Amino acid sequence: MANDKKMVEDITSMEEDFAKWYTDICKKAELVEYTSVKGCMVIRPYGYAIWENIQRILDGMFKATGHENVCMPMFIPESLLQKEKDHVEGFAPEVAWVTHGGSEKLEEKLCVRPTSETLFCEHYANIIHSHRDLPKLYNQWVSVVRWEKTTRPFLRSREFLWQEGHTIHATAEEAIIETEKMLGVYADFCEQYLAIPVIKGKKTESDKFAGAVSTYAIEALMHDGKALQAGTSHYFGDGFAKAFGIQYQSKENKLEYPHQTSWGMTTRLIGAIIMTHGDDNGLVLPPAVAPIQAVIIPVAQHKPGVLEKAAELKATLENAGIRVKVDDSNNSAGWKYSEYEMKGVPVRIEVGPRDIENGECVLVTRHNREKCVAKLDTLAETVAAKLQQVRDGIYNKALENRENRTYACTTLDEITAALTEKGDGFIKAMWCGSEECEDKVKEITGVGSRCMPLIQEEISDKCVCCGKKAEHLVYWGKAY
RNA sequence: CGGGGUGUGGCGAAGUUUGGUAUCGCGCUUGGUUCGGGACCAAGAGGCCAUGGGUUCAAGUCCCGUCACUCCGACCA
Repeated sequence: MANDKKMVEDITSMEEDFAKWYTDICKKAELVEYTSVKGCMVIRPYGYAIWENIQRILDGMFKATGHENVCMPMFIPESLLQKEKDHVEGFAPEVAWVTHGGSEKLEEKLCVRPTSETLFCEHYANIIHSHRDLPKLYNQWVSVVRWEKTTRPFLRSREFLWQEGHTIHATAEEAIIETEKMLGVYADFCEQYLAIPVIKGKKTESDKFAGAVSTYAIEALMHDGKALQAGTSHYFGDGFAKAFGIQYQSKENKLEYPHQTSWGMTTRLIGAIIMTHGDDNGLVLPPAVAPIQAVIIPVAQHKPGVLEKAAELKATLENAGIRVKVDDSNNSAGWKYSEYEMKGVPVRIEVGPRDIENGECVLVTRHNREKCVAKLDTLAETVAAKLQQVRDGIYNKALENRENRTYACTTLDEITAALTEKGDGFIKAMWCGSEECEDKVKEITGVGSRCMPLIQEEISDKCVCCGKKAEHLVYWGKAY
């Protein structure tokens, strides 16, 4: 059997139309369904289970770094949103407003949170008085609303699920350390659990979060060569504290402004998983977040002993902590193979009368379609090892794609040539630091600045655009 | 928000040019036979053709509006 044969005919191939391929997967793998409100989608059980796994792991990482969960309200009064000037300017164009309660017009209209900095600030102003009240390391898992003009499942919806961490510290140093620490947590999460390689970097001035002193991000490269911001971490300095009147008394008995951070990751990660690991047969899920890690397909299940053996194997694997499902539906074995490939289940176990007789089964890993025969009495160990191999395999494949699509350039012509000849990807190029050059690069080559990587290299001493002295290495790319 | 495309049972389409009883494939239901890469037979269920107006004896089809989805730009997690 040819390994590259496409078996699920109703998914558009990536090569043919990447955008269509993406939406096909979202629908066919039963991740989402549209609703009658533009940009608002139903996250179906299989998609939501992925999110629950992301939540569980990330939440554990937050707790391990000393954070507590809280829950702020969904509504922000207009006057509160307006307290920090840059912040309101950044978000005003995309907020949804509540103007009525029942049939009565509200005294002051309320915005549905696009992000909750203002609510946290109002709260901090109430509860922080002394240096002993600091730091506060808070996080919340909620949904937010941004009235986007064009929408796509997971990548850009009008309401989306996320976590937003909000911390407040006595000193700038502490807040900066927090900002960097959480960026590191995000990067580890993406690489270890989602098997998505990311670039850690700092955003340019023009690309900063509204109201931040500095914004950091992790950037991932999708299969089609477009960049996706997978998480952000912001350092606010004391700007919000000043705008909201948050002050504490220091040990020296002086009134001081505290320093803040915020950081977030969203259901967009599911989009990142799809576009990093998926292929023409459907989704490929990283084992850590796969709702089903191994699916058992009983072959000739009407024959005596087959279903019993499948149930027994399921119990064994579950005891070993593996998420497993037996599909004993009346569909043919071939149908089931395709179905779970489309749904991205990392490991498939085929077990039929012949195997049982031999004390074996057939194991197939989704990402490379490799088949092998495994002994039933050591199945749990074998599957656990396979799951690790899948994680490593898809990580390396994604890393290879990124490396093949990362082009170091020293002139604008080189950028254009690289993009035309080799296709979309990351451009590594030096930059003088002026917004003018940043805009010009985008205008002429079509790629925008993604981030200034924390690990800087000097591939030239001149700005790729104006030729003056270069200040930073920048990753550029087309973005989702 | 600018430019294009598409809306017909759950999904994918034909029918629209030239107005005249709503079609096909897949899926779904029931029963039976199958089962190692999307099985087969039989019998069924399901649609005021996105939506609001208009023209007409008659509108899925013609005219005007609206909405949604989608792609390409600008903006964004």
